[in-house]
Amino acid sequence: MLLSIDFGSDQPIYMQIRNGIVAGIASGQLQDGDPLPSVRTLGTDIGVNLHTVNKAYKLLQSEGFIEIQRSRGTFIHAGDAAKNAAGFLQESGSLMHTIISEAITRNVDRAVIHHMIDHLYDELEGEKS
Amino acid sequence: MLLSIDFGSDQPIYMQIRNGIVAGIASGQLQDGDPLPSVRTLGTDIGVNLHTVNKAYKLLQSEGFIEIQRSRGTFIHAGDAAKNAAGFLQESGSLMHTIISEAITRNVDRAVIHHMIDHLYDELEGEKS
DNA sequence: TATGTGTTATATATAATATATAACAGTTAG
DNA sequence: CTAACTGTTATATATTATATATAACACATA
Repeated sequence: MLLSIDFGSDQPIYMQIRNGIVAGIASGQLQDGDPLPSVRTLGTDIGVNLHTVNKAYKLLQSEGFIEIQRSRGTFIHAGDAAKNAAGFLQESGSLMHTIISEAITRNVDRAVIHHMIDHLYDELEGEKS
Repeated sequence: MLLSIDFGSDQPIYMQIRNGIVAGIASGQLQDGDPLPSVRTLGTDIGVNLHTVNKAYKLLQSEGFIEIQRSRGTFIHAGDAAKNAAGFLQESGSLMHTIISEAITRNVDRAVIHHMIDHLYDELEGEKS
């Protein structure tokens, strides 16, 4: 299963859905043109209301990852995602600042973080055919 | 000023306070034994309720960054922070997974992320005397 | 025509966040 | 000893975010 929801997580369900689909695109499991389950189908599958799925889809659409076609369905359309790289770098830079601050206070060497980054890139990109 | 609050941020105020103090510790601006403002003083300074400051202090205490002495005050005590490095790496690894997923979909090369990491380490550690 | 899309509307419930006010108990400086 | 300052506790209120529930709508398609 592509998506697994942790109902006890501090992270909202619609965000877990969003992140799972982005990870699917990054790893190549989801490619341009691929259809996503309908909001009702996915909602039933993972035990969540259709509006929660819809919220995730709307977010993904606004971020340039998918295309929603009313009455037809929802499809991966990540070709334009790269155009928003600037905005992503700004947001992730702010997140990273918080993470690195804490890393320093916990005596975590930068090499550990670099290794983590490489491992994640390899793990995700490695799944591409 | 060490702390500046963005009231329009999606990030909770008590988290902004927490992150600001962790960044202060990382950069060396706050060192072991240094007193923090009282919950009332800091609250008044940044235009926030004392309970919001107290929530941030309680969180920082639970994370091993500060020591709260009832009736006496609150002080930096980050010596034990390194003991929680394992928990930090697990949490940050999950966050990083989300970030790197999006980076790949936006065609952001890993070198850009590595550079960002180094820049943050240099910026924060560079302020230490 | 029937089914399946996303969409909109309305209502409800819960939890997180933040403020407000007051009082308490212990410390400390005068 | 007193006054001022700590963090703490209690209570109440307000707002927002999250999530669900139910129903209906408009459009596409087999």
